[in-house]
Amino acid sequence: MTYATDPVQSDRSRDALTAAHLYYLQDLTMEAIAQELHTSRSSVSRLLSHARETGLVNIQIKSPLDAPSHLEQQIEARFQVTAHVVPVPDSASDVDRLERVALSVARILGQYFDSNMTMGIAWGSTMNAISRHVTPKQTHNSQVVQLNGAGNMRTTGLGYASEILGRFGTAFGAHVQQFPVPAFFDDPATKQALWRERSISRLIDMQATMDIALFGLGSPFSGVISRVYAGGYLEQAEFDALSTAGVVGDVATVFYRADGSTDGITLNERSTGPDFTVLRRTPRRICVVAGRSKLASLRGALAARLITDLFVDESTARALVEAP
Amino acid sequence: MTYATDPVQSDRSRDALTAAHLYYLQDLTMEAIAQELHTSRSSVSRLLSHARETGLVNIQIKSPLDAPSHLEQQIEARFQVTAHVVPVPDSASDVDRLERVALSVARILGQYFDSNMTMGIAWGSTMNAISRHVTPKQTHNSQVVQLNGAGNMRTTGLGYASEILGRFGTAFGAHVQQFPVPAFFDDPATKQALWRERSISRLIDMQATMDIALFGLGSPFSGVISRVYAGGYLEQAEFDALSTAGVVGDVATVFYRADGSTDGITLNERSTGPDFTVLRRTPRRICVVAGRSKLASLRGALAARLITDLFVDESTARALVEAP
DNA sequence: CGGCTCCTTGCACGTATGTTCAATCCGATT
DNA sequence: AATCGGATTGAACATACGTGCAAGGAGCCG
Repeated sequence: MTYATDPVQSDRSRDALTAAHLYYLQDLTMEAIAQELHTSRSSVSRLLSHARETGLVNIQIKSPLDAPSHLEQQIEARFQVTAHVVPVPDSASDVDRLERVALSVARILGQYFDSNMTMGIAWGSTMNAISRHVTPKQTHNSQVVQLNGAGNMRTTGLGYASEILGRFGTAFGAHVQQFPVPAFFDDPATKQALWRERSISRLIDMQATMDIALFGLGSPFSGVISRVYAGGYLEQAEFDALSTAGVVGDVATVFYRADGSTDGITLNERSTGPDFTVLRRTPRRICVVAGRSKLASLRGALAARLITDLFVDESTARALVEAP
Repeated sequence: MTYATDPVQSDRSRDALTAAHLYYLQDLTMEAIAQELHTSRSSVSRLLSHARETGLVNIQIKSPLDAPSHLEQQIEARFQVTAHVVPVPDSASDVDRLERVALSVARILGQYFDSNMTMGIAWGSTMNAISRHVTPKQTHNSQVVQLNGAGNMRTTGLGYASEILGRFGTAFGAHVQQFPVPAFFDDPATKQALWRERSISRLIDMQATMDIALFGLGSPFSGVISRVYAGGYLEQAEFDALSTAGVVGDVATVFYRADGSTDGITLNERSTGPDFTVLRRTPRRICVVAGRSKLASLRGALAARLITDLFVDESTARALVEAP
């Protein structure tokens, strides 16, 4: 092996690969694998972890297509979205709920994203949780593009959002396209102007032609406050305006009402997220929701037809299919 | 759940599915899953086994495409086939070797076979070993068709071959097409006649249009005697004739020489396996080889261009790429 | 209704696996 | 050459897991 392909991790990865072969395809015990590889059992355990973490081993669960759960069928019938209900015990806390849904999504994501694709991603606590667990999958010529700005009066937002972006990017070996603008402009005219800049319009174009959008939901007026409202992005006056306008939630800092409408919500004109008419052209729009506090927001997003694929925890799913 | 889809195993499979979710997608411990499912940890362990065995959980190893092993690259370069080298320690016995290669193939097979496809399969010790381990995968409207007859002077062969066929069939939920003829006719004319029968020609047509062929190799003149030669299929005189004709192996009881040629091997006119010119039209032709005793036979099969995908144990692979 | 078998369950045990820790190796820096 | 920090290793320990077994059910005859 004097001319290995990747001098750095080639050895380790090659061992991990054979170990995975022996373990998952031939049912050998780690002890036995250790002997074949002339190393200790602990090292084999570590090799296998490594293999799983780097996406060398791919474990997927396949609903034998005939059997989406009862809940999933109901959701699909009523809202025309593909539903994935994540089993979570009713007793779980909201943080648990988020963590577990995020973990599931992170593991499945690779089945949707592939080479030559562009994925738009939002930011926020949901996206953050997912990003911390994405299972890597090597792709070529693919892009990860930020959907909305993350700056505010305190920071440029480049740290937080780009950390999330970056994790997706490295997991998929994709180019990362950051969106270096605030979440909301002070003056709509600035947005208009900037949108005409070639550097920015390039990004807007990518968003318009992306293959997948991945986002959580904001829910301004319910128990757990989304990052957008806690992080100093909005002033009290703006917040109140949303309230009087009847807003129930947002996707990438673009707001909507319970019936999915957005007309007359002036804040949207200053927001940097993609307009819903644009977003709706994206073939696959994956929405991740955890916790019943986001129920109203979810109903709105469904009404707005923003979602094609929904990941949701079990009890929220149950609540969703109960009377309006 | 009053109107479950499959009343029989619906409950068990549904539990197995959630258990798999919780275990593989959320990294819960079996103990924790047991609590959520209100059962004992042992039952969860069994549920998960069930999930794996029934193909509900799909574990696959992905060469990060850039890194096929050195050996695999060499084989691909020299013989224009996709190679899968199965790691097996050099110290392993030939039965071990076969068993381990077969296990690997059985686990991977589902990645090649899908709905609306037809797979032709041979019989013999290799195929038998594979059949005993195939991981199920549900498909629709797919067919498994026997490539060559299995009858001989002692039995109709329906038992042994159909057992193998059956295992593939049930694993994939495919229709099984048996081939109720002897391995070799006594008189070539009988074969010609029978081939014109509609019941048989229907089968021949299916073979001609199959999407995948799966077969092992026979090697008449080397250490381990293949089933064809041990099972009473050939008389001593026929065996000698093969020897003088320079035969080194067979695929589905059709024989070839070291250079891949078949002309003038009269036994082939009485054989029931598919003619190589027909076989070569099959888009994917998967050959499984274990043990260096099949090396000559493998070289011949490669020369005859019978193989598009090769599964082979490591040490045989090494021997293959060494001088002619 | 009883007795029969076959299947499923939870317990208990032994084995397999994950993880911590101290020792060691390696490469970089001085 | 010497020293340092970080990464890797195997031993030991603590868990987690698979499986034989006896007990309990569910169906099926007699």
